[in-house]
Amino acid sequence: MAQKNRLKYILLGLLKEKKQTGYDLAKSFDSDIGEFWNANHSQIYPLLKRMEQASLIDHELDTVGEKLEKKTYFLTALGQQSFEDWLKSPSEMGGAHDEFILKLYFINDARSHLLSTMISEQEKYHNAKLAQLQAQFKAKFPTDKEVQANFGHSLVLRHAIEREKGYRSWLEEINQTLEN
Amino acid sequence: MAQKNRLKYILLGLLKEKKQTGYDLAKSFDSDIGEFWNANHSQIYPLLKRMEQASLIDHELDTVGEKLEKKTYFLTALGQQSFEDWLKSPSEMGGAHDEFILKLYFINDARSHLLSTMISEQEKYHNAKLAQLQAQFKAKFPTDKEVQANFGHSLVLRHAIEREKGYRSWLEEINQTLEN
DNA sequence: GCCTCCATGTAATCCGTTACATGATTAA
DNA sequence: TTAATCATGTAACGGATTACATGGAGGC
Repeated sequence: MAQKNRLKYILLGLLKEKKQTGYDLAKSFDSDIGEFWNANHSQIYPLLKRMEQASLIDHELDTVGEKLEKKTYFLTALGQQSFEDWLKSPSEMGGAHDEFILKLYFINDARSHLLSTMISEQEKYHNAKLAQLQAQFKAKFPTDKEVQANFGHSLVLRHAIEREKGYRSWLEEINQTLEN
Repeated sequence: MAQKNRLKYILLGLLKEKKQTGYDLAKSFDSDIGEFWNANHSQIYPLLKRMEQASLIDHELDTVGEKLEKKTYFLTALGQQSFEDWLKSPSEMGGAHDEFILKLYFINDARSHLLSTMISEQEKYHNAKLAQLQAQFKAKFPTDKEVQANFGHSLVLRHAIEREKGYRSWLEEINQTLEN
């Protein structure tokens, strides 16, 4: 039914790194993770409540100054498990948001045994995608005549091809880093 | 008012190129434009109805075989105008879906006077973005020690940097094509 | 005293996906 | 005849944005 609820896993991942408030979580989308995902506090607060009801997280109440209360959330064992399971599951490809990159963000140990599987999964996908796009370009724009007739369309296809090339070389770079 | 309703403009753009049915429109997301946007028929049919009510499009009824009726949609003058206005408006940056690329897809004349403005708008944005990301990388990962401590995070940032570099060189490539 | 930031929430609305539902046409 | 494709819709639900709403803390 509908979407994947990746935000849930992002929040779990962020809370796994350190316990924090909904306000803190909302802020991380302004920097860091904001490069790949977005979420507002109006989406985060209700979700935290639902996650707590599902026993994925729990909170403690801290008081700032005289009256101001804040809820500092942290993972439960179930939340921890749920997050690990998500990391291990195959990533959805090509969606608007890149799930692989999202997972990568949370793998902070270069020696994680998850990496090689995830990366070869991605290489396979992006190599196939690149080949498919290049074939498509050749089929649709065999000569400059076709390019001139559908200029924008050709640029957009070329952009997709460059995107895949960039993705591939980035993956290769990671492999090289890992081999050392 | 939630999102931007870019799908409306995509449909207008596709219908401007040639009049077609909702079924045809839905199919274009499987190839071509599917690289950058997605939409199902269950989203398209109701939207076409709303667009017709708003006098952006109109349809004629064609009959296939004995009984099967299909609605072939086409732009009205208002729809044409609405589409042109969207093309001319500044593109939203950085969202999950790239609005500039979307617009480009519909600019099939390499001599369009819209191109230079749009491209320099993009260059400005992506240059600034790249500089910002590089500064961020230097601040967060000054030495290999920090990279090792937050490996995934560093890769994700590097990916964003590579993405911007790729974007920039693609834009430069377009400029060179245009100068000839 | 005032402004910015911290902190938490709800409501309305729209966007997008999946599933349900139906029936005609065409080619193997 | 039967499977794939053409063709059009609705319903349910979840995800995401914008706006509304409130109030404390801390610095100048």
